[in-house]
Amino acid sequence: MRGPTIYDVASAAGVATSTVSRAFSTPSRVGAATREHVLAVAEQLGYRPNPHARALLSDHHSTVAMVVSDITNPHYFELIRGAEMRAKASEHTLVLVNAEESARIELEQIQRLLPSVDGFVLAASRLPDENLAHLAAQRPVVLVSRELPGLPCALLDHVDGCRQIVQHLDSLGHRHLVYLAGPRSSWMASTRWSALRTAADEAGMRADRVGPFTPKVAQGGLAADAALVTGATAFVAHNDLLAIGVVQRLQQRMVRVPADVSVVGFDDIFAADLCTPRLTTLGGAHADVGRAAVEILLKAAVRGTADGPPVRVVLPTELRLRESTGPVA
Amino acid sequence: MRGPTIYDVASAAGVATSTVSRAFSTPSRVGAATREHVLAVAEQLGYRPNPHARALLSDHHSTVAMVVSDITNPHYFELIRGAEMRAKASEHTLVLVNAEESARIELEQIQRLLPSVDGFVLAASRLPDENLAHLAAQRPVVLVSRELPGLPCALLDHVDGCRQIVQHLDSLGHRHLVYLAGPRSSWMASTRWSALRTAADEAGMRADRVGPFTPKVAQGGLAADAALVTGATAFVAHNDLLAIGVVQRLQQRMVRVPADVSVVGFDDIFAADLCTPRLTTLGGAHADVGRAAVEILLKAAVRGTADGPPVRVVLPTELRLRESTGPVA
DNA sequence: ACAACCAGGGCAAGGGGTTGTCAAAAGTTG
DNA sequence: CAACTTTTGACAACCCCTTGCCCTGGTTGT
Repeated sequence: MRGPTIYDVASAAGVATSTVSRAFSTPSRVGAATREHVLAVAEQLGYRPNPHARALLSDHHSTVAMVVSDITNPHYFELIRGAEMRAKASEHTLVLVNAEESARIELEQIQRLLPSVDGFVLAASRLPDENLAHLAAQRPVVLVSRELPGLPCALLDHVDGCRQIVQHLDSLGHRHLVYLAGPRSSWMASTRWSALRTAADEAGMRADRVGPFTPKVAQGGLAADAALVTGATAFVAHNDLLAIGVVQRLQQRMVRVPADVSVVGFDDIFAADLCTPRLTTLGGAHADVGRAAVEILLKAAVRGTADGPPVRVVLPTELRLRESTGPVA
Repeated sequence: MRGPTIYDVASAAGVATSTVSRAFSTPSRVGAATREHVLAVAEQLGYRPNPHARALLSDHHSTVAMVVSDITNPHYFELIRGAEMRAKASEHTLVLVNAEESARIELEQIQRLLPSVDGFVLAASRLPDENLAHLAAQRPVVLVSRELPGLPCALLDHVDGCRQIVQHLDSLGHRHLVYLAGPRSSWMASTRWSALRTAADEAGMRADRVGPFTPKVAQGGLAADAALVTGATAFVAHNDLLAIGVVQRLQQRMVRVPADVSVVGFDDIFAADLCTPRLTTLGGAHADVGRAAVEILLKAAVRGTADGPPVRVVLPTELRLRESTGPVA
């Protein structure tokens, strides 16, 4: 399949190829009448400029890549959706990459795409700081659920969110929580932990941590057992998937939720509102995060790489109170 | 960002650019020693062939597009995941497109990508047959959850699946089912309906249909109410999302599930196993469907468009028995 | 009436690779 | 050692589009 080229249009319209090109990209450099004629001919021929040829010399691709740490996690759906829609709105293509929780794969894929995208949205990147900095020197990069001084990012306000969680638990009479941590290389995991600890300190509440765990349902059993031995009355799981697994294990062990133990998750995935008991979780507009990330990226790709401090979009979180948390016995 | 080119490699290695090119693409046309030397130099320079330049004349892009009717639907996660992994395994990039349940958007996006991908996987395409045929003439196309004579496709065996559903309901004593239909332009919706009807006929069971409905939770209320007036004892919803919405509405109307009414869904999404009551649903290896679809596409892209009849991969389905179905009162 | 301008449009050089053609170098055979 | 066949590698055209530069013909100013 080879569509009509600029040459076909040019000869059909009786002008030079440069005129056709300009009719599209630099309208001011071409007479109004000529321009219209060219456009009409192009339309009639079904001409579409070849993106590769264009990319070849402009290094502009109308494509952004989004790398997610694990596409299996339903939490990313919203993020992906928001990113996809924003990209489409600007007539950009969204390339989706799954890093499978592996820094190596993540880096490999990024290298592969380096010459053919305008920039990267890295969601919960597992890459070490140096790699990120090096990458950012070559292409615009926007971080999601991760921060690095000097790089723009979009994320939910987990510091405030963790405070909400702690306040909620505090008001229910809990004096001891345990954080069921996410992966070691997850920036989000350390952020949540330190925010929880700070908030707990302020409330005079004890905060322990167990883990790290891979944040999947299957790991919930392990996490639940580990958390139980701390004696905490409130379990804060790294995400909803883990929380759901934890609840299942607790039920299996005849520990009542929330009568004996309260459980809180993060992300407010679709299933959090459907499981039993319905899960109290820290939600936020993930789609907006995806949207914002792509937006920042597109802006960065247009103007020169650096002007002013990097953008930092922080969206609010809200604790969705449901049935998995309750007053301490 | 402009990486080293083939020229840099050539001069660094002291050979012609054509030699470098052939060292990569046509090893047999180059001396073993020369080849190794070139490769070493390239590696050392961090050279990566520019995909655009290559695509420009070979019309081969190492990219496949996957169009889904609605990215919001969790059912697609698995499909996307399978497709993404298969594409990656062949060092191809997966471009994700959301058609937002609109044939117009679907077509627009496809046009946009036409010159830059090797082919399309169309999941639950809402496009009319003519469009599909026309598209297939330009690029390899693989259908998912849809069939069209002449085009390859990958799908789950819903005919058998519907038979399983009917047999299951029959064995529970149900004599009257109603299908809560999906969108009018959905091939899957008509397929399921006709398969259900056939199976019901064979079992001497009455089968009604209501709808069409947009297969989302929010539409469940409407669907449930419509289904109730048919007097059927078994509701077969177009997908799990709709089924979940239906169950919620039934509970709200004090109709007990499954004591008063049995509900069956399709897809076996993650949440189906978590909601209350847990949903009986027709499952299948969706990831494998995605994998198969990309695999077919890749093969089709290599050899000439047409040789032999189009591949048709049908994967088995299995009814996941859970709590939303029970014996008729 | 003529110089100075300017808008509109054409020419041609890339941008990074691939590939058909061809000549030089190397190896074979008698 | 001449005549001939195989490798190897170099040249250059081409893929499609963008863009700097130049040329033309028409305006404007004095």
